Amino acid sequence: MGASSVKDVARTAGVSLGTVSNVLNRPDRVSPATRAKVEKAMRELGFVRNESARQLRAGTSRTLAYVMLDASNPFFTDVAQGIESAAEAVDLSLVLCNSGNDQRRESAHLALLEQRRTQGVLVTPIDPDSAVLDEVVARGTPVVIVDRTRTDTRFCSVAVDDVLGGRLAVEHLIDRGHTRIAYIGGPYTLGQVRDRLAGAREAWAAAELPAEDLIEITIDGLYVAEGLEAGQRLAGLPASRRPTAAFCANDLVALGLLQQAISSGTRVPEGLAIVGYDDIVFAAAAAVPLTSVRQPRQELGRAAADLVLDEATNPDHEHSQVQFTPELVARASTIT
Amino acid sequence: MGASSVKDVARTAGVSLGTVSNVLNRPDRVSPATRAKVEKAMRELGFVRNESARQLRAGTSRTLAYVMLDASNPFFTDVAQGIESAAEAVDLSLVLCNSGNDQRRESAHLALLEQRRTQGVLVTPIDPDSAVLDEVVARGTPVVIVDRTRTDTRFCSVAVDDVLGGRLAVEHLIDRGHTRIAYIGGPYTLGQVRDRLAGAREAWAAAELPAEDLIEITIDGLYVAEGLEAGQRLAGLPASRRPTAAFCANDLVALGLLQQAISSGTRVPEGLAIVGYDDIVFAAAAAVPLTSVRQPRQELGRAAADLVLDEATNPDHEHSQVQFTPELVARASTIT
DNA sequence: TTGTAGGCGTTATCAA
DNA sequence: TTGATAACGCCTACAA
Repeated sequence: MGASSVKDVARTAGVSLGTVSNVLNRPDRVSPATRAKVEKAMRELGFVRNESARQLRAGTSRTLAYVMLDASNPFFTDVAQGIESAAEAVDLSLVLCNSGNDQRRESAHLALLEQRRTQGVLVTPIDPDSAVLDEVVARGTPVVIVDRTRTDTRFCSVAVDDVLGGRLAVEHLIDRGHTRIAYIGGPYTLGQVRDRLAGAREAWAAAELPAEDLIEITIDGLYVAEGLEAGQRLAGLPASRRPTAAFCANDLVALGLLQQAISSGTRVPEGLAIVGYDDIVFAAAAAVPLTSVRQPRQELGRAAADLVLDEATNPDHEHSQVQFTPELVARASTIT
Repeated sequence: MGASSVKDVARTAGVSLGTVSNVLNRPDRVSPATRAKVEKAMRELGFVRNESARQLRAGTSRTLAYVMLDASNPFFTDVAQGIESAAEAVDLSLVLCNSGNDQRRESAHLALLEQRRTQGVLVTPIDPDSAVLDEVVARGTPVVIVDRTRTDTRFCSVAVDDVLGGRLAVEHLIDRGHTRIAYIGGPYTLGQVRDRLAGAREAWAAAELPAEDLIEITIDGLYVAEGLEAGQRLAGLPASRRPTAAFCANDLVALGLLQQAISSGTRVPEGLAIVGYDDIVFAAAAAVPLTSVRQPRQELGRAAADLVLDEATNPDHEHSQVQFTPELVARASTIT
């Protein structure tokens, strides 16, 4: 058991191998009686199609894969959901891989996906400009970059305008009357961290506010713990330099900051207004609901899936860089 | 390109097919010169091993899979991380599938994993007693049930003692002086929802408190939105019946409840104490840090991976039902 | 409608 | 050390 093949089924059913295959693939060409016999044999033997053999013959698989940067960030699981819905629509299955911000694991996953002849690979890479990605494509696996952009245009990518997002966040704070704010993000190897800051600066400059009043707090990663720690650094600033608002590079950081602020007795937003980024489900559910820059997460995933499918099936495919527009969702963390 | 085989490599390198295979699998048996030639040809052709063919020949794959119940619940991504670390240790790769609480998708994933001859499948099933699981095992794929238990012992499973967890939560509330509390959970088709309530009742009975003061609020699923809604129902109760504390079946629900309480002006824990379950990262990071029953998430995953590996490789494997012990983590949502 | 043969890419065995 | 060959399980022509 566990290892019976069409041949075995044919033998027990007393038919030829071709007939079994027909039952599997073109049931209409088989007489109901034989079909019943064959199906009975399959059940008895616990027959399971061997996908490797099918694929070997077909040359291609029926699965898509998404290599996530951080499976524990709800943002990425929402993106994955969008991908899944698109994949389901065309009857492909989706496999999730998690690189967990580890270059080695990312490479290992990509290598295996190539070897499996995965139809298409979506990836939020640690480094979107990494040569590894070029090699994968050069060897024939369609790759679409999700929530990141490359400096060149040799890939399809789907991203959100992070400069605009940064601008929206800071314009909102300026509108609320803030004239000294912090930008909390890092590491600066991340494109989004840079872009969101760039947007913040644009808004700041447009309002003719002095550059030194946009204070950069650099952290080591976009995690809750880093936000907590940043809050302590903020609290340590002399009152004259202490910002009245903070724009965090993502919601995890913002939630950490929020927690630190409240637990140290700072009222939000009166003592410190906070804007996050991503609008994950926990942002709205925070005890002081978080103002955040929303990215169309599911759409992001869907669009990426569509692109990779086009790349995989359309010979005239041309790379395109899709950019979505973020949107500010104002909540209690900035509005009294 | 994208489709060159060992044969092609052999041709371009001017060696035999067997030599190429040796370069791949037993490089020491090949002279450095030929090896270099072959490797050069591989690079030129963009050769990628065909995993399907390998697997067809080998009869078995080098991957484990985890079929998650809800990829957007951080609890399950943490479990997945535990599995991944165990898989990595034995050089297996892990693929994640998400059933998203959908029976059809769960079945589809399981079917595909069988067809791929996946070494072992871990699953948090929608219905642990479903016959589908028996069939998968009967056909030869090792299956371990994660964070659920079955009524029979024909499976390995890894779970946490939910009755104890429920008891711990409610004992804690009783210790804090509460004599009227709510249990918020549902649907009751979920074993954990039932077990945690059972534990709650045990504690309640042991303290000789009247059964009617343990109020059950039934919700449709363990999501943030349901917690919010439950909060409104709680607020709607006449003051004489309104509980002073709530034990929620998981943290998502607790976070929703917390948000509703605070936004409606109820102080936590003074007006309403809250205990959650799972101790996800957002529990500690909530603006009122949440008291929660911690499950050893990563260990859960690791143990499950170990069991499935044993089942896959050890002919003398015997099923075992591992049960972990939960632990109460007291935080500000219950402690003044 | 049913049966037969060839080949997908890889690996291991055996012979040179 | 290298080269030829068979086999893994499936599917699709093609022949009966």
